[in-house]
Amino acid sequence: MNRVRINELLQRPEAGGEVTIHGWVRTCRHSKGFSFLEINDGSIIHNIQCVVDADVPNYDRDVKALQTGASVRVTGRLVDSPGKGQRFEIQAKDVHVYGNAEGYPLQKKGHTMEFLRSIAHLRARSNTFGAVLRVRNVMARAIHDFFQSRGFVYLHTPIITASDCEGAGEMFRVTTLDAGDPPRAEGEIDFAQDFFGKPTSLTVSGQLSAETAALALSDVYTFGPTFRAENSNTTRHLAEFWMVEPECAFFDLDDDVALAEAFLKHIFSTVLSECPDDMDFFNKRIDKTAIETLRHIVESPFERMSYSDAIEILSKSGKSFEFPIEWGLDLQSEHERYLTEEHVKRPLVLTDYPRDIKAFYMRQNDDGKTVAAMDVLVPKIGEIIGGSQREERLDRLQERMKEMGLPEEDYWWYLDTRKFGTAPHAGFGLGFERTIQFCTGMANIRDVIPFPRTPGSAEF
RNA sequence: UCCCCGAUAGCUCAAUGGUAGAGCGAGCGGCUGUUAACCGCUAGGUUCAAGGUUCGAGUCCUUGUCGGGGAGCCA
Repeated sequence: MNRVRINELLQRPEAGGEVTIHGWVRTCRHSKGFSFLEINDGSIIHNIQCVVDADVPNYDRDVKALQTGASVRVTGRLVDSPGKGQRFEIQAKDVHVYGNAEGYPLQKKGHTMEFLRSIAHLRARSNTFGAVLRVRNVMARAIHDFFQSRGFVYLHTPIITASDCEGAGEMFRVTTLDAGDPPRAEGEIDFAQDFFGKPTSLTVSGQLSAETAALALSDVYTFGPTFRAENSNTTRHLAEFWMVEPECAFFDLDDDVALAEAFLKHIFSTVLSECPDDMDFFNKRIDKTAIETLRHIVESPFERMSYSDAIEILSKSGKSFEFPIEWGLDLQSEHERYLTEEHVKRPLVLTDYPRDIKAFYMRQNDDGKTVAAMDVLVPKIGEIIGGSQREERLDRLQERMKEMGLPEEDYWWYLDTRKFGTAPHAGFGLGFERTIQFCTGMANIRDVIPFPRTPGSAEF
């Protein structure tokens, strides 16, 4: 089809020439003798205004009947607009209606995010969600660009896992057994008869697989869907979300922190430079500090602090917190928020947490109390990155697993990587949707993914 | 899972325990440059569900469902 995108039209240096656009009517205003149609094709947040005079052949039958949401093809001359509010407009000479939209639920007036969520199949046609999807796309590309330009290998880790050992998080069971009448052996469900011959679940992390690849290819990253069956009902949790997990061999915690900082800054500066119109929209309508915040972060170094120092700052803060502050206890949301929003007012990297509140695979520090862990905290969202240097010493890893009651036989392949040419290595995980939230200022994580999956909700 | 708040027209909301309304949207008409256009008219309701109190319930009570905010859970 003869088709030009609206973003290309709007970026032309000057008017002139005949053009054909395709898109959806965002709003139309009819006067006696002519109509204004504003058409959007999703290529850019802005609409193009089309002026349709009544001498267009199907004017009375089609054009006057157009409703918001209708799909059209418009051909006409691209001219300078005499009106205010737009540079160019199309003086239409042919309008074809693909489909009208009687009863279309979206209006040109603003809608609540809750309502848009209830029509998630149509909300990409709203300004806000269109902008979210375009920014999401640019961020995904920025992530690949960042790693690819540094020689990282994009690794596809399995979605289905038989490792019951990926973590303490609740997992979604994957099975082909008859849920109503599963085969049993001695009273227990007989997973030997299941598709994989053993219990399987959706992955909660690709990290353990990524470690095996990093210990071969040196630098790898994963970027894929991740699943958590936690009954979490918050603005920051999804049951199905996307996670980025780089893993690097011959890397220590300092390298890991530096990588995380460079990585976030690359994503943010890419969004600023490649999504100016969408970011303007977010800045005007969603979060008046969105652009300023991103600029500030790109330009200033991240604050870095040990867990122990954070505890000291919190206990001397004079703030009254609901949860106690004591060395050895995990930080609560209120503590993280105070540190990043009030104390340093920018992203904060916390390192060297007590080993008893962290995972078995994190490298034990020489003090015998802490591990080489790091969390990147950002204002409003909280934890956006969690990572660590991994324990590469076989004996220390086995010792820690024993203390935590993890059976070695379940991890035989993971332990093999420490037996055969082990190497210091580190990595982290980035919550993709939380990062989109941070860039756009969108308050609810359900509004930065096309079709959110949350407890009790898997619509669309 | 816990605490708090909410559910009324397609959407956003109003209505002292006493006749359910407005704006937008929709339909019809008007208007020769509009910009969330403007002007006039019309249609549009099981007030989330079930039960209860009351002469009378959108309003008060109970339970449930759904949604929102906060917290927890969460590699």
